[in-house]
Amino acid sequence: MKYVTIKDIAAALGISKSTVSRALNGDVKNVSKETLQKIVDTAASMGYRRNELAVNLRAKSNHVIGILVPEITTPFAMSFIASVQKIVSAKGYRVSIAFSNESPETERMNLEMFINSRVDGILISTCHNTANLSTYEDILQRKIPLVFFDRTIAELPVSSVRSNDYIKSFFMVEHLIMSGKRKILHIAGPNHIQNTIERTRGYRDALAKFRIPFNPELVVQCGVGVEDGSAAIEQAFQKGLDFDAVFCFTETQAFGAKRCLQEHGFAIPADVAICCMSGTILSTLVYPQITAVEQQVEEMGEVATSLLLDKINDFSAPEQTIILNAKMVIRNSTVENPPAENA
Amino acid sequence: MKYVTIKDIAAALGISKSTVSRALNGDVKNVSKETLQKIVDTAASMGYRRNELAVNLRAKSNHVIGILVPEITTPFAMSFIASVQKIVSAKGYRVSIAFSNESPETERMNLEMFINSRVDGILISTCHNTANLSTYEDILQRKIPLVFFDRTIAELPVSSVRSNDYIKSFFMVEHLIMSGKRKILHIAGPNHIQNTIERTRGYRDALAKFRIPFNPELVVQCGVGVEDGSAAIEQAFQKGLDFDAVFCFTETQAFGAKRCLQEHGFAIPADVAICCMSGTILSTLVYPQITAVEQQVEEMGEVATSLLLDKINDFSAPEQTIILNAKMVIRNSTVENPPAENA
DNA sequence: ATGAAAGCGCTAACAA
DNA sequence: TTGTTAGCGCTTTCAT
Repeated sequence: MKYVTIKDIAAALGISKSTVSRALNGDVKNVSKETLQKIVDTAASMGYRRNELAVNLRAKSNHVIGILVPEITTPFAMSFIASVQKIVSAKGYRVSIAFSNESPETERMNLEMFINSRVDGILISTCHNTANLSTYEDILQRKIPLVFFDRTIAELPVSSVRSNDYIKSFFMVEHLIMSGKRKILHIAGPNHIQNTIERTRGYRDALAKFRIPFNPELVVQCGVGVEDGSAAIEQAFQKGLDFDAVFCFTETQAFGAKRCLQEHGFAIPADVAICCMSGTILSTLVYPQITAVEQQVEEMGEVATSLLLDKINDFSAPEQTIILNAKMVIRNSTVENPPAENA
Repeated sequence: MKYVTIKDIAAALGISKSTVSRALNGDVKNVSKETLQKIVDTAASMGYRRNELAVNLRAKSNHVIGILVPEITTPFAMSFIASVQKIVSAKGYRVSIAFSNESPETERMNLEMFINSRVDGILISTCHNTANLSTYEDILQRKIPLVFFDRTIAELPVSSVRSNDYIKSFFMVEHLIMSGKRKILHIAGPNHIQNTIERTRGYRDALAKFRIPFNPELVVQCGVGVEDGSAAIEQAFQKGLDFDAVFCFTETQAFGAKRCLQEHGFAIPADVAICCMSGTILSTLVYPQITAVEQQVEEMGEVATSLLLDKINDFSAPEQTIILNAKMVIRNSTVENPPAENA
């Protein structure tokens, strides 16, 4: 027999299912010491394994947290997942991971899978600003706890946690300018990602602070992948644009940009500096050529998880928007107090 | 109401649950066209979502593949998971991810969680050679399909897929020697990991081929983490060991070794070269200072998954041990034919 | 302290 | 074509 059930144990001992169930759940008050011991022993010897499926069906809960991310290959996603996993596993939840692969349809499919499998809560970093609004609404109507992280949607009255894109972006560009760069190419994200706007605003305001005229030609909007970053640089060369630095929307774009620039024989950062947001501890360690703002991913994971667990415990918990802004690291220099927001 | 059930739909339409169930499963043969349409429509308008929990309890299957890895922060683990996820999600399975964190107890706990939640199959990269043998046996007795990958256990007659550690290791060390290094420090893995033995054998044989005497002092056995790698180097300095290259067991050790060496003012790879196995595409791209053998992670994921799916379809499918040996990449030079195994 | 019975939501014989 | 019934494995009143 593949799995033994409480029924089997009950039969073996000539007692009722209920008593077995109680004993196995450590109900000391309602089972005599001897029977309890007897049950626990035979359960062990028969190789009993509680069927979570049945428990969950009854409890109408899966003890699973769904995490939905646009991609899984960057250290950012990994660290976030690891951070969440660490916390919730201690509370008896498992995590189920899905990728949208930057496609709203895939995102929706996976969300529906989450709903169908009755996850207890969902953490999501969206791939599109508007495409799946109705699905989010659906989730909320079903009272499934939902928390957005990193790529959030401002219009939605839902708990979310993200970093201050504007100020970090501003600071990155300021950093480039202060290291002598003036012609900064900005590889921006697509319009359907909220963060794009804030980061581009940071870019513009930093230029303004140093009275560098804004040149729209130096802003290239494209996808967020490695190839997009590479193509953006290639395209800049085709157009004959002159630039001494590149400010990318994503890490992945930065990888592509770096690759393309190096193929063209540029030294980094001597000839062209590259910088990006979403730099994790790992990537700052790892890509010394690319200047990056360290995201406090672990903290983001902790905050998002705590928000979610709150909602799981009490769905009427207030919706909160938390913007992480505490600490930024550029290369090896730690900056505790980011520059003021007023340009 | 949070979720509507087939019972609700049946009641709303004044028909029986079974018909609703049939219709919702697209049983065209046994439901009239009109009722089917009617049912599908009201299901949609009522916001019906199939309760997988119930379906799974009945089907005694979760449609979940459990993946258990020692850690999740390296690109290796990530790419593997992503590769598996891509394949199985197309077949209607989800993946559930757990980490052993290099601890046998955690590994066992997570395996039991997998058993309890009735996963359809398990992919595991072990953290210890012998510690959990009884748990693996248990899983096999329960006829839960199990496939080992990367960190496999030779003694167990269970399907597994790994790369040829010996030959890759041999090749890496040969590569170091041919680039002029002679005093090669080997940061080995712990004895309880199978792969350690093969890799160290490759190290010794490569030395032998070039008639470089084997110096046991130059082999440091330690854990597989970043800090272990760093500590190993530190310790080598303390001992006053002289070395011009470091051959690490894991990528993570290599990161630590690199950090420590750089803190001591060494240029890499000019002063001291570092190389490691388990280098993924990403890490070779990313750590140009560290020479690495590219693992064909994606292929490993594909092979392991296919082995597992075979077992899921037919548990009596033959156990296979597959050793990936096709292609190795060092930096940017591709070597299609690794050197012969005879030293 | 223990047992009987109902039910979580769904599917699949078997009947009609 | 549709309905009735039983049951997946478990928990939990309600009796005893």
